[in-house]
Amino acid sequence: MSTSSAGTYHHGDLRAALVAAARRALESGETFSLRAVARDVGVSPTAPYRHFADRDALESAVAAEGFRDLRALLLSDDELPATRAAFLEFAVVYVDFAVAHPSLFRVMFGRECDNDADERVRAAAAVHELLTRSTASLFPDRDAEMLGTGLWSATHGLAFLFLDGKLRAASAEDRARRVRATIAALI
Amino acid sequence: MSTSSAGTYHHGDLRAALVAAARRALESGETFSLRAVARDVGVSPTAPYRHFADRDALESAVAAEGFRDLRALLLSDDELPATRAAFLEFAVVYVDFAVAHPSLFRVMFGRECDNDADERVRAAAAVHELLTRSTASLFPDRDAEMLGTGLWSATHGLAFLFLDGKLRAASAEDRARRVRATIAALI
DNA sequence: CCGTGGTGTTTACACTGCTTACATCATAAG
DNA sequence: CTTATGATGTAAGCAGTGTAAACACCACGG
Repeated sequence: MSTSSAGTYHHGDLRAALVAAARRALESGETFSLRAVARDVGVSPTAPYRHFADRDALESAVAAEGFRDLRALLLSDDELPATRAAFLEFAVVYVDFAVAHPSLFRVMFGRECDNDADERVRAAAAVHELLTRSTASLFPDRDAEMLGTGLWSATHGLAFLFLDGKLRAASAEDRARRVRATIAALI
Repeated sequence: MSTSSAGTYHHGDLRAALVAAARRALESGETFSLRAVARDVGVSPTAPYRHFADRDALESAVAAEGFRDLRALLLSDDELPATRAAFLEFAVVYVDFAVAHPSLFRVMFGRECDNDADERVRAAAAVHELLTRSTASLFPDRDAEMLGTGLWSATHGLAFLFLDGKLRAASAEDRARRVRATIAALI
């Protein structure tokens, strides 16, 4: 095989394959089952337990990947947003991610966070830190911290409200416009 | 029996009992199972299907009850918030509800919304309408709509961030203070 | 008094997460 | 080259779940 990871014994890189399959299932369907994922990868139903203690552990791994992807997306343009306009785009990217990957986003944020899932916690903290740092550098006023968490909360809330259909938009561009306007109204 | 509802045939009011049991399970545990709920009420495992097409249908009923409770809480003090300070308390109540009933809140907002669950959709819309109306009456400026959705989003996002442990508070009063400060920073 | 239809039961099936015991096989020591 | 070893995947099975039929009950209207 030509898997990038150091080829392990039997499968190549089962762990990564399982995460990928779980994520694929999540993105296209609704729920994902350990057995279906194993079947999808072509492996016995209990093989995943060599790599994940739990079904939740696999889910946490998927969530962690989601956090890393989101962070990469937020950082894709350039460095931290230096202007308020750039911060608006930040929010747009955040909401777009949620709408583009609804089930993944729900797994990332909509579940109880098990504090022992280290990988996940660290990946989530990385996103958290990114947002906090960018708002802090943008608004170095007295109540910068509160404004920062407020804008982050607003962005996060916007994502959920669009996901749940409480807010609606005709198109992606329309949605982006509304996100910008909403965040701008708060600044 | 002395159930308030018009006593139906065998059980009194199974539907309400099921919703109550499901909610009880949700509030104290994590997941709830149809069978466990049925067992809890003292009825056969398939009896719920006379009242709910699906497991999701029961969950939607629980969510709807949650929305009604949240709305009642928001309206408990008096009418709509007439001042900005009152609106801050609105946000505090919202976040408190989320933290006090984490699993219920997640069921209300953290799941895909099936648009055919009429009861749930209507109950959610009632809360939505309450928030929109209150912000609209408080901030009748040009971009009132955007400010309204922004504050609602921020409140909603705050609730989730506290739920997920991304934001932490030492006590309920500390949390309330931070919620007030955060929302105030946006106005 | 008896049918009828709403209500709950029985039985059964396919599926899930998970445990325990077992088979395989790449690697490293002899 | 052989062989012990430990990581990796398998086989078999248990308890619990959601769901679908077919069936039993029983308050109510005729």
